Amino acid sequence: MSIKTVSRVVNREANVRPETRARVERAIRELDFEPNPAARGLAGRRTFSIGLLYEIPHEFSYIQQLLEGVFAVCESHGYTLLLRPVSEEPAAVDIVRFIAQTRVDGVVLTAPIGDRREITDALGARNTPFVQISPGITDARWTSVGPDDFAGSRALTEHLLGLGHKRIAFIKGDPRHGATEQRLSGHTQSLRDHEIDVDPALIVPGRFDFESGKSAAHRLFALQERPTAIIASNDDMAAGAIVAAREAGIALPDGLSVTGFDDSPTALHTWPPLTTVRQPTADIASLAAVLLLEWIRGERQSHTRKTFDCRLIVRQSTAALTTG
Amino acid sequence: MSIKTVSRVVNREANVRPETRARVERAIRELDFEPNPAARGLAGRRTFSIGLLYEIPHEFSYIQQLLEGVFAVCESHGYTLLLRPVSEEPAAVDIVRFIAQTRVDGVVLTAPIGDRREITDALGARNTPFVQISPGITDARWTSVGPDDFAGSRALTEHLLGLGHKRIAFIKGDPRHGATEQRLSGHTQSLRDHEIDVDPALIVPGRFDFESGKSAAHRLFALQERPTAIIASNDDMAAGAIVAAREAGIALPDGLSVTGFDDSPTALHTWPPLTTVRQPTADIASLAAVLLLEWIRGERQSHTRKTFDCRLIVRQSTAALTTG
DNA sequence: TATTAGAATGACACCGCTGTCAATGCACGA
DNA sequence: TCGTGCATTGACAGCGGTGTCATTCTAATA
Repeated sequence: MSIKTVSRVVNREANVRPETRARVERAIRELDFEPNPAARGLAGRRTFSIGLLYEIPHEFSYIQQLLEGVFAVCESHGYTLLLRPVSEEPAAVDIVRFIAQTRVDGVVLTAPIGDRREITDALGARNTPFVQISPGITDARWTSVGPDDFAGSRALTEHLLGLGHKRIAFIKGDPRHGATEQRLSGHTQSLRDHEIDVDPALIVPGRFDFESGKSAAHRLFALQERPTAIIASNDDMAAGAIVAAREAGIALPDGLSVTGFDDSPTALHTWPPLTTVRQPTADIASLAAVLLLEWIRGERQSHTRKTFDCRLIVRQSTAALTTG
Repeated sequence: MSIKTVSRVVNREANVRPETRARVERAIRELDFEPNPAARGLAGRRTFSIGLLYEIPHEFSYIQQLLEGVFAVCESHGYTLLLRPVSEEPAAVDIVRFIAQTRVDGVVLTAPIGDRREITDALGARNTPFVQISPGITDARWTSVGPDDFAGSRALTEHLLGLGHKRIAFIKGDPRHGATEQRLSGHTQSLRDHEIDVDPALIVPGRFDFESGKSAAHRLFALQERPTAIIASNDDMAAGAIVAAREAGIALPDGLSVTGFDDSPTALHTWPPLTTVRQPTADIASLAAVLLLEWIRGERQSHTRKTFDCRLIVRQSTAALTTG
């Protein structure tokens, strides 16, 4: 029995007699044999590892879910996952260096890293397989996976309109994220569909974090004519808005409806719990990993953009407009 | 110039003439040379990588902070970090298999994994370097790093006692975590120091998650004689207790003081924001990584237990007992 | 100046696997 | 029975570094 045959069995190659394969597999089990990844990486030209890049700071629960999704796929395919927290706005060379150092076979770029043209171009030039998670613009040259932010956002606005709200404020997310633009346009589109003017004063910037949500809400409360509902582009900002409302002495949900986005754990930790939109983050991440592995193995030739539906989750932070 | 000399420079070995070293370093820079970790791992017998194991589910902001600390050290020492989420209560063989598969040079065991005797024994038997983060019992055979949970908990109790509270409830954490026991005994010790009887009815179980905090609080509210303050063993449970209080129509902080533990982001997201205890998680993780690397490199012969001080953070979730 | 210890460098085998290609085995048709 | 062609297996050369030990250089000592 040559070592090469063992190699064939381990790599599930064709042309091994079933009986031989079984014999090898038994031996592997009996001897607790684990192929040495370093040797495999050195001899072959792949490392059976992929990287997951994310910016720090970031809403952890979101990364956590991405991680779960990607990790599950890696595990079932025998790949190793290298997590890589990068500073905000990493330079393309930092990403490239990471890949050069670790020799990962490919990378998953989370938002907003995957939105950076220099980065995708640099990876494209190196011919490094990658997939983008939730990028803003879809580039046919690359593969990306994300939620349908536009539709999700529409669902929120429709929900509030259905409750009788007309003055609906919108707290935008980090402008570097593609989702930010998508979520905003879903909202404005719904307003227009209902022939409600889009009041620019009701659209305020945020950065996806609690603090920015809080201060944005305070800014909205200071308006001459206060909104009766606030859509925050994510749950953390919604939590901030709720705290701001409390500080301003505004009762929820009667005096003000607030919604989040993402259905993170935060959505259940606020009082009242948040009406929000759930995106299937782990599924998105799993698909991203699957597509990446397919690309790495050459099982896929064309790039695609996959979009997942979101689901409106109605909780107690939104209520019918009380006319009075 | 032989390749061996380059190897010496890369590995910072002694006995290389400064001038030669400089010449090699310049060439490395000019050629963007990155040593192939697979080759290094194959030839030498180390992989320059360590693993960080954590149970899932877990408060991710905590893991995130650990990650930051460990990652920073890895980066500056040229090590690669492999994150490994494991299912709850992983078997020792799972851990061993992870190490066998990845060939990491050592692992950081977060609580409660490092508390499991079979696991530490298995690693000890394999001679795999590891450090425990926040283990319950200190075993002189191993290295561990953690906060001073006992003192931190005392600080909380003293704070509440200082505010005039006498009936202080305590929501315990996950019994599998060593910290759980430490935090409880800090509390009871303080009570005893002030000659206050420890009422067993006021000590209720929890599991460190929001839901368990919420239901534990409800259980406390159902008591004949309600507590005037609740110490939750972590912030998530405190957030749960706050929501429970709201559901029960209890005003905070006048009707009830609540404290958390950890000073996680959650502590600022509740209303009112949480009085809590901050543990220097990233510092703990950094030290753990440093000790692990020292152990791996053979620069350290003896094991130690390092403890970090915690800091009481007083916010608005606690207030003086209103007699009336 | 000759000697010599120690510093600096290089030669070479080998880490454990994969890619390539040659060798062998086997079933089937002539 | 003998080819023939494909299925199966093995031999062998690296992959890119490190460990070991031999060799060369350098400078201090006798």
